[in-house]
Amino acid sequence: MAEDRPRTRIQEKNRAAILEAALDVFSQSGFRGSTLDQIAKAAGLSKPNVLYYFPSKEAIHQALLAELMDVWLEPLRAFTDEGDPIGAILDYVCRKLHMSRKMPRESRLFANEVLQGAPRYGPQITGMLKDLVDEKAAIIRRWSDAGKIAPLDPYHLIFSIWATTQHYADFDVQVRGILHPKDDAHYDDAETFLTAFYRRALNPANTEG
Amino acid sequence: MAEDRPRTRIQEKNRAAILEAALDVFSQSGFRGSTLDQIAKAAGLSKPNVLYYFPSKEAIHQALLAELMDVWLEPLRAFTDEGDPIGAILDYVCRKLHMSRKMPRESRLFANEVLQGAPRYGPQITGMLKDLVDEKAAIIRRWSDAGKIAPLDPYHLIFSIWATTQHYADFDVQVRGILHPKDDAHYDDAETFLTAFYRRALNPANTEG
DNA sequence: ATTATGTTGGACCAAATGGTTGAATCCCGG
DNA sequence: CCGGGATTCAACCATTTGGTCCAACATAAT
Repeated sequence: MAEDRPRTRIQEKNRAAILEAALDVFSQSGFRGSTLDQIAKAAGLSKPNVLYYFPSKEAIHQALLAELMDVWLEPLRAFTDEGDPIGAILDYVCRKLHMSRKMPRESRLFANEVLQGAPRYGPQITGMLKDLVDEKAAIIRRWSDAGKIAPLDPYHLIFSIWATTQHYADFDVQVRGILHPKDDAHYDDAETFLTAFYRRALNPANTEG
Repeated sequence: MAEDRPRTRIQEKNRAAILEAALDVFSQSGFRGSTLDQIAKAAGLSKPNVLYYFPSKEAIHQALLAELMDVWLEPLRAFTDEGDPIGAILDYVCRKLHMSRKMPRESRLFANEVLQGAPRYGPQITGMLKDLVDEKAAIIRRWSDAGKIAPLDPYHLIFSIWATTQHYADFDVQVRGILHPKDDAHYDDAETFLTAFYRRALNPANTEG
């Protein structure tokens, strides 16, 4: 059940190298589209050596997902009802966008997994994620009930934040194909857009026209 | 180069059955995760028979993508500068959402393709898609320049529409895991949310607070 | 009926792939 | 420097998979 932590320096280094390589490969080709040879090569190890550190391809994927789950959900966990409601939501938007910018592979890893029906981590994701989302949605609902933000469905608001921010990582080639940005420049524009966009939509003084 | 249209009734029927089956399989498992056996079985044919109608797995995928491209881009093509600007944008949002609802497999097919770097259709998508988006973005820019809608980057606005609407198809399991909707019920809520959301964000009389 | 053409799938093949074996090599504590 | 555990990988294995062959079968025109 519980993962034994690596003992030696070598184990630590190689486990890390394998997970790093696997993140590259899995995020680019999905689980079934990735091969142990690709991962081994990317990690600079032989295939049997990779399987010396992990019992199977499946296990590598599992370990990756488990290891990244916490960091992936951190922005949502950090979302609290302290301070300015709109500021808190904008902050969450910016954090999520920042994660897409700095961790696009992780975004695509999860996107691949969910796209294909979350066959490997579905229950866990759905279970703990649902609880977390329920909790944060309740906060948002209180804000809109109190008139501090516009009256919008909190669940769909959260979905919209996930969608708009992760889009820049998951559909990277499409975004780049259309904008032809220099490196990451378009992320700054995205932040400007999303900030203005959510500010307008959430401002309780605004109307639907 | 040009695809010969099927000649006989049998060809038409079997080609259609294969493409339908392939849509099921590819959209669920991605290109590399799908096998000819799965497609053949889903189509009710033998594997050699499938390859009698299409020269390769690659060709099936190609044909699917090509066949669906038009219908997939139809809502964006239908987006014109006639009538009420905000109405036109909301209309586009609703059409896209409707497509996610009624054609989730198609959405996931394209999502899979783009997620993995659009290795098979990248150039075409990017080329014609970019032109189309440039054209529609220009329309939106004119509107915001004229003060008819809020001043927001038109490209990122379009991305946000793609992201928020396709999210319901592409991340279906996650959405369902969190909302536990009866069938498609949550799509109605999504439409309510997105309509109000975009109305508020686009209303030029509104401020960012 | 006969012939030519279109359709079908069982058997097969070569390559790719997840995983195993075992012997060689490295590394560290004593 | 020695011994035993940790590490490494060439060779190998079984299965899967994209694709081919070919003989049988259906169909339609003459």
